[in-house]
Amino acid sequence: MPAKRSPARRPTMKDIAQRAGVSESAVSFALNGRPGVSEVTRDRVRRVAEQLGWRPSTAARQLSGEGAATVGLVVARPADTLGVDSFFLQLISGIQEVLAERHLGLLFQVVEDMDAECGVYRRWWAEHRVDGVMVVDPRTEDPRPDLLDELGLPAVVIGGVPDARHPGPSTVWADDAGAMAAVVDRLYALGHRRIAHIAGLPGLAHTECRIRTLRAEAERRGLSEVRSVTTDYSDAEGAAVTRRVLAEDSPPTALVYDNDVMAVAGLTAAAELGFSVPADVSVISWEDSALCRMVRPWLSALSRDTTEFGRKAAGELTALLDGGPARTVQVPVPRLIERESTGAALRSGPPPQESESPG
Amino acid sequence: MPAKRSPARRPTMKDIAQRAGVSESAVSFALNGRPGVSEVTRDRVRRVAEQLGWRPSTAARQLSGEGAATVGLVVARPADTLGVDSFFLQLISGIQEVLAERHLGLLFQVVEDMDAECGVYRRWWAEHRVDGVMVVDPRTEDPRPDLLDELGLPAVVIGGVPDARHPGPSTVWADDAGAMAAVVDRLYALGHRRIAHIAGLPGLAHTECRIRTLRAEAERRGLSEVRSVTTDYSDAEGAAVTRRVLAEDSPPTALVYDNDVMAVAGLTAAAELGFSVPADVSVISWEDSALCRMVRPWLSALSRDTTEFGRKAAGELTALLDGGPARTVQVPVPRLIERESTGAALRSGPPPQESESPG
DNA sequence: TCTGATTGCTCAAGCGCTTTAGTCCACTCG
DNA sequence: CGAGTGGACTAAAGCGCTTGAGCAATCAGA
Repeated sequence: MPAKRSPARRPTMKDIAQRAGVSESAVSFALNGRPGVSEVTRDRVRRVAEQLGWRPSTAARQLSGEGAATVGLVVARPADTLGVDSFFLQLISGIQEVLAERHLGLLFQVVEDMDAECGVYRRWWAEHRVDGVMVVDPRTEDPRPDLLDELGLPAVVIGGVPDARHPGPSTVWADDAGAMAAVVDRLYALGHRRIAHIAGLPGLAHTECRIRTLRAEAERRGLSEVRSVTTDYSDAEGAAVTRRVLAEDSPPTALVYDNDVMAVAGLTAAAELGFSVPADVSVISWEDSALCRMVRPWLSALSRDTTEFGRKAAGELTALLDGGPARTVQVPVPRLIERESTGAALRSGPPPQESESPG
Repeated sequence: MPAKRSPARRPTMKDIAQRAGVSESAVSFALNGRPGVSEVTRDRVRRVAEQLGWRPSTAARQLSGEGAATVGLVVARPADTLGVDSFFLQLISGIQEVLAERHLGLLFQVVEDMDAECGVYRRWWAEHRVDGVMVVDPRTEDPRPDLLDELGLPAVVIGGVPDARHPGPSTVWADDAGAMAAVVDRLYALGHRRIAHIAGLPGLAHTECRIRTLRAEAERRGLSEVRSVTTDYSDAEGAAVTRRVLAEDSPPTALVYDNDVMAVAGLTAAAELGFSVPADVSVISWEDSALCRMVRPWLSALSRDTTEFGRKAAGELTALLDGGPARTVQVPVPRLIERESTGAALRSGPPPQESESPG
């Protein structure tokens, strides 16, 4: 077989040194903006480098003490739960904006569970693959901050609740408690007294936080018929739970869903049971996405700038990599966008009996 | 400030060599399954390595000629278009399954356009960051295969149409032409004579392929009122185009959408215009996802195993990295799952005039 | 008994970069 | 006029790994 391929050898510093007529070290100094070379040499070296299309080999750099110029992100959710969620890709594209500026790569991995996730961190650390990681889906009892601290891997936790016990990693968080309080406030003002919260995965910090806040707010107002039900975030469970709570004797008049997918599924389920939205039951989605404007009635939703969330998180991580201190920064509280799916609690009685579900 | 951190030095081969009482090379041979060490030594070395929790430094490996143990994936779509699409995360999780087995990392980047994408490839190549890449959203006039060939970067194109002119990269493709033919077949059998295809981004290979096939199939049957309209895949354009074509004098009786998001948006738009689905107009989504079962009527959809798609693609890439030849493999033709949104073309006349839109 | 393989291992170079410790050559100053 | 000084640059070591060359011991065969 004829050698068709001409694999275009990559230029190294040695090539530059030769062409510029200086030593490799001089090239290194020149290119890294260090003193020790005259301005004219520096310029010449720079020009040669550019002309050759030289870029430092990350491997070589890394081997001589620099970082890997890469940060990691691992998502521990089963594949099917992942797909429908608009959150991650938004988050990632925000992260990328910041990383790209600094030519940092993003090593991405999806795994099945948190054990596997911890394994990935260990491997990445041992293999020198990443300089730091972004941790998503923080949990109430979370082994990851300790692990990362032990490994000395800089990390920023995305979406957690600030935790004084773990001063290690930086945290970028949204005020879920504040948002939940605002939601309850608004629903209460609309006359709702029976509220069901179709929550996400139990054990996740923000799930628990929302549940706690809901309970507290309910108690504060003396509401007894308010509760949370955890799910796996899937449309299937969202619909199932919706059917269950609406079938009760005195069904809730307001449903708060922890993501857009469940809200839409719940909306459909409610319609099939003959509940009209928002007349019989109000629906709120804790995640605003195109989805919320693709169904009728349009879903009222808690809106936050997920891309900005990603940017902030990546910003914190790069700050950490630059040797900055771990910090806790907050993104704006999600705002409740009221569309068509929320309204005053009209009936407080039993559910309507007539059915108008389609063929 | 007290030195609280104990950054847990990573063990190197030297450490292993010392403890095992052999030379570094012996360790290398032992750990890489090469001949040159006795079985007892090999075992001893292995045990020490494991005990120390040693993992090879990818940087060092790479520097001495091995690959980077990483493959790249860059997605060139604006962030907002990305978020709603269920396709990518599904694809990625399939890819990951295969890569994880072989301890290959996935370097992921999202960029704005294809120029930027090409820039990323060049940089990755120059920085030795990746051993190969997966290319998505192939286009009819696509500079990427040539670029990657020039760089000598192994690549597999995902979702393209096999192209004899570019024997370079491997290709993993679904038979869009066959699927489109099947869809037209079915719609024709149901009595549909006026079909609108709300396509995706113009210039994408599969978009053009679907458009071409639709036209050919229409001509074959002497149908004149069949066309395709390209969009940006967004729910907004999906809805807008739907409203436009349904407002025409003799509106289509069947709508085929190139993704799930537009199909749902179109479904809602049609309902608002007073069209009932499937009585007045049938709707098909070219992408099956939870979305299709979250709306009523349930959307008929072309279903394919996207995760498997990813697995296949990653499989081809690893084969390529192992020195195998570039190949063209096909995934099963997407199957049309008929749910509630398709039915016989009942009326062929003008659109209904009564309106029943809510709100 | 000596040659020639074979086995099991060590040595040392090299991958591309950074970095420390020089070297060399004006200059300046006492 | 010699010592000291600082600027511009080079030499060389080292990061952790792979690998070809080398070397000692063992063993088969003549």
